[in-house]
Amino acid sequence: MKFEAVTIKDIAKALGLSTSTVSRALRDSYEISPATKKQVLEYAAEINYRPNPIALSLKEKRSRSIGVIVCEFANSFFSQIINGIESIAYDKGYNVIISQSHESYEREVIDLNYLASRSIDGLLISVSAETEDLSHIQSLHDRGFPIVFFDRVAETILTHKVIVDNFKGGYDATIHLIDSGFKRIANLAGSPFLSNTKERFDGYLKALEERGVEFDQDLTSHCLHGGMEYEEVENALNKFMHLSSKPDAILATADKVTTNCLRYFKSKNIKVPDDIALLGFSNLDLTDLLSPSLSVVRQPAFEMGQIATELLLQLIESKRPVRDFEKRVLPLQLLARESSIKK
Amino acid sequence: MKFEAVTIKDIAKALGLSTSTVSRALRDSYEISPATKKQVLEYAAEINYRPNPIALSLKEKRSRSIGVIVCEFANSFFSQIINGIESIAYDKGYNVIISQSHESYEREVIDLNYLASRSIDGLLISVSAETEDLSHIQSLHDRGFPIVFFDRVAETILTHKVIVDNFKGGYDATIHLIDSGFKRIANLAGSPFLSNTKERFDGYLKALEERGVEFDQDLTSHCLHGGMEYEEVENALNKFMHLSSKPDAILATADKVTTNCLRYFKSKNIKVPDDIALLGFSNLDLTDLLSPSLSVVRQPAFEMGQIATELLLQLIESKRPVRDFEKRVLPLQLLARESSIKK
DNA sequence: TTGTATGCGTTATCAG
DNA sequence: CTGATAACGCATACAA
Repeated sequence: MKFEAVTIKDIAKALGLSTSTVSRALRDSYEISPATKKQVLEYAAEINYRPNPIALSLKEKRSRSIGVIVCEFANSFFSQIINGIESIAYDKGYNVIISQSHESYEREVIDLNYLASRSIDGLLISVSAETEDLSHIQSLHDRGFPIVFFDRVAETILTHKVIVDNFKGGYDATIHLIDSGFKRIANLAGSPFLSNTKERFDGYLKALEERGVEFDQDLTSHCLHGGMEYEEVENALNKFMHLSSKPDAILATADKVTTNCLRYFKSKNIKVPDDIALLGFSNLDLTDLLSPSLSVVRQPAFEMGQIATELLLQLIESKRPVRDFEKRVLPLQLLARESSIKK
Repeated sequence: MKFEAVTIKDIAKALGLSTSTVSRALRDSYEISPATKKQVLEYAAEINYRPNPIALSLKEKRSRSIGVIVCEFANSFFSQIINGIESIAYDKGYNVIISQSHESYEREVIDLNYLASRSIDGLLISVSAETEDLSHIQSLHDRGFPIVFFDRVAETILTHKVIVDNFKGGYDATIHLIDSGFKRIANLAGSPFLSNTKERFDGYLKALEERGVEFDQDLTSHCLHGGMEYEEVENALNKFMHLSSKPDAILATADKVTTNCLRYFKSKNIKVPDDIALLGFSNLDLTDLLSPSLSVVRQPAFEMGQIATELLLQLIESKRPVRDFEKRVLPLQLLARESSIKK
């Protein structure tokens, strides 16, 4: 009782034709007589014939599917991106295979090897928070494999990148807090390995400088795993809250950091925004519900997925040389709510 | 500058060997001399050879990957299940290909066809809320393809199923509400096509009966899309709230329904649990944050994914005949909080 | 208009 | 110990 698929050969045998005739009839080739075509198509439909894409891939050296690696698709930001990716890919007849790195470098390497070992035509990747060594991606790129980065990019690898304006995001958020009357703004950031983190931080610094607010090293902390682990956020916030001169606002520059901040405040019974203001990067649908007074920096995730996919398909279909790669920078959206207006 | 993979042939040519020798050396066959082995392995490592899984699949008629179809992986419940699936699958050397139906019957059929034709060795599926006609799955099953259902199962298709004890979940939740002093308990359910829904509802009925609480048809409503669309929930709740005799508690028997209930109450400024009690099915990590006083029915998602995968791999590797299929029923967990204790 | 032969990358089955 | 050949399912150049 094993599952046996029906092949062109079966059709050929049943109809007393050759496999090539059947193949051509199925592809509606002009060289086949209408009568034969009809016969073949009808029989194929009857026995529910489906071409074997594995055989096709082997022959055509392409699978019409693209691989995606993200840290975690339970994360709203990434699931929105994936929806964007799928919207374009399906439209163009490509399938999408998704892997999660769970922010683990090791897992990322495994995923990459599986995907890249030729079952996919190209790769969309947002590197894990842990990833420092990029040689696994670099070597693939060196061999001419189409890769597009999104959100978390590897600056040193020269291919298309789709990112948000992280600098401006950090800058705008900080300016907003300062102009709302906050003076001691702590910066709680994600993984130190990600360029995103650095750029957002630079925006923060620039804003402080521009408004003449003194920078305090004690008001800065990183979360190695991008805030995935609650303890990272807890430790950082504990540090802040025990300073002799506590912060009056927190800028959380990564999605997971933001929700874990809320969790911390809830558990410590610290009220946002009464006891402390919080402005966080987040793409969670539920931020309104979580804390209606939380100001939020939101990223154009769906659009990001779409653009990255378009670029990748261009690479795959070689409508462009790989060399003149692009860096698309999308704007972020600051949704200010009462939280960050000092009374 | 096209991406060209290195094959066994390349190695053979470079080393002046035959492809079969190289193949055997790579697989560490006993018939190959240590010297040749060493030579081949070293060269393979040097040029970073990776076997082409497409060719392997074609030859072996198996891909060592399994397909998964869920409605939405942004949904915590399903992402937890997928983590359970991956934990087992990776362990046993299988890869996992995930598709989302977005609760659309049409999308489910497309996904199914893609996966099945892409030579996955087996399928794990939780049917979409919209799915009524099961013939696409039935025909695959009829042809002997290994399928295991989880969570949302098709009763008529005779294969392994992994579910939770929905009846008991509905029953326990209702009993808890009644025993906490609530009298008019509305039941807001998910898709009417899912057996889950019916079972949870039956549990609700049974509890009412057992405690001698009268059943009121007006206190019952369904969400066709499983609560995915906010409007469905909104309409249902509007109906409830405009009854001459309003409910004093709501039992939300689907994840999305639960969060959309919270959204509704927030938007209408109705306080839980002061104005109305809410007890919901939910696997969201953030339920505590969303509403710390919300009692919750939680499903053992990770475990469910693991069990389903184990059963599927047994089917695939034919350690069991397909006929004596199992129905594994896992217990649900009721996390009661202050919400559902009437003052 | 249809059939035959070949190759995609790999391994298994024969021969040597 | 190693090499040649066939086969997996399909499409296509070439023959007929």
